Amino acid sequence: MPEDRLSTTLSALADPTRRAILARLSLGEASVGELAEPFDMSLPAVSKHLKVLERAGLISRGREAQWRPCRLEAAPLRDINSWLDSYRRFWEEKFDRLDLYLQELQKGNPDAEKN
Amino acid sequence: MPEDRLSTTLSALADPTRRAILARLSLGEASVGELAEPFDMSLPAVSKHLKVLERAGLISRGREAQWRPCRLEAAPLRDINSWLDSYRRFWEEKFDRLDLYLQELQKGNPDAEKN
DNA sequence: TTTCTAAAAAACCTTTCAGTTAAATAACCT
DNA sequence: AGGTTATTTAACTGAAAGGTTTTTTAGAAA
Repeated sequence: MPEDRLSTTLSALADPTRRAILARLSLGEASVGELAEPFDMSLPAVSKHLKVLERAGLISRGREAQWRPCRLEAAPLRDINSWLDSYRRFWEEKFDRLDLYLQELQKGNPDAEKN
Repeated sequence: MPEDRLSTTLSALADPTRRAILARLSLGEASVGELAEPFDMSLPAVSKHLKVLERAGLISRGREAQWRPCRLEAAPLRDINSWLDSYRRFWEEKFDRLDLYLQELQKGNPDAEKN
């Protein structure tokens, strides 16, 4: 049971429907019906997705007559970004000389000494 | 069935055990046994976690005698980072004047005009 | 060959997840 | 009040997730 914030956020995002909903909300508030419209899916299904996003803090909801407008809340995304920071160096090709050397050795590259 | 890369990656990361494994691997290669050691969990369970990480492209495995050393592969993390880019502006408080204005209006702030 | 160690695969179990349809709420509009 | 619209809740289903124990596989070392 992933009760930690990061797990909750990541698993909320690990669904294409929910990410599409967030993308839509990045353009501005929308009601449940508006959000559901693009999907070939029942309305209760979308409502559940919204509940998951809300529990993850990724959206918040207002009340306006019979509509419950949703809006994007980006704070959890920032947290993911922070978590990613620890790994940024691994994809930014900013490996230092030793790392490169070890990499070449592992490939069995006979020119490894050149580095 | 989340067959898209991003969903696969995010759901692989949505588990604290798997994130801990990645954190360990960010320090260098490790065997399955070494990776399993910190967890109060059977070895096959860890082996399954590794398979999930491997399917997501987050680790790769070599063969060295009877050990199968794992190493971190950061490319999928970079992809998540790219995806996050679309939302960066939402948490970076770099809202432009119009956004601020709309925000204030929504709060019913009577000083909204000042912006 | 036997034996030990590292890891994976198989079979199973329980819980969670994503969807469904049908019923309940809630607020608006006559 | 009665009806329409927007959304949620309830009850159910099938599939996937995450764990277990037991059995195989593969290589090292006797």
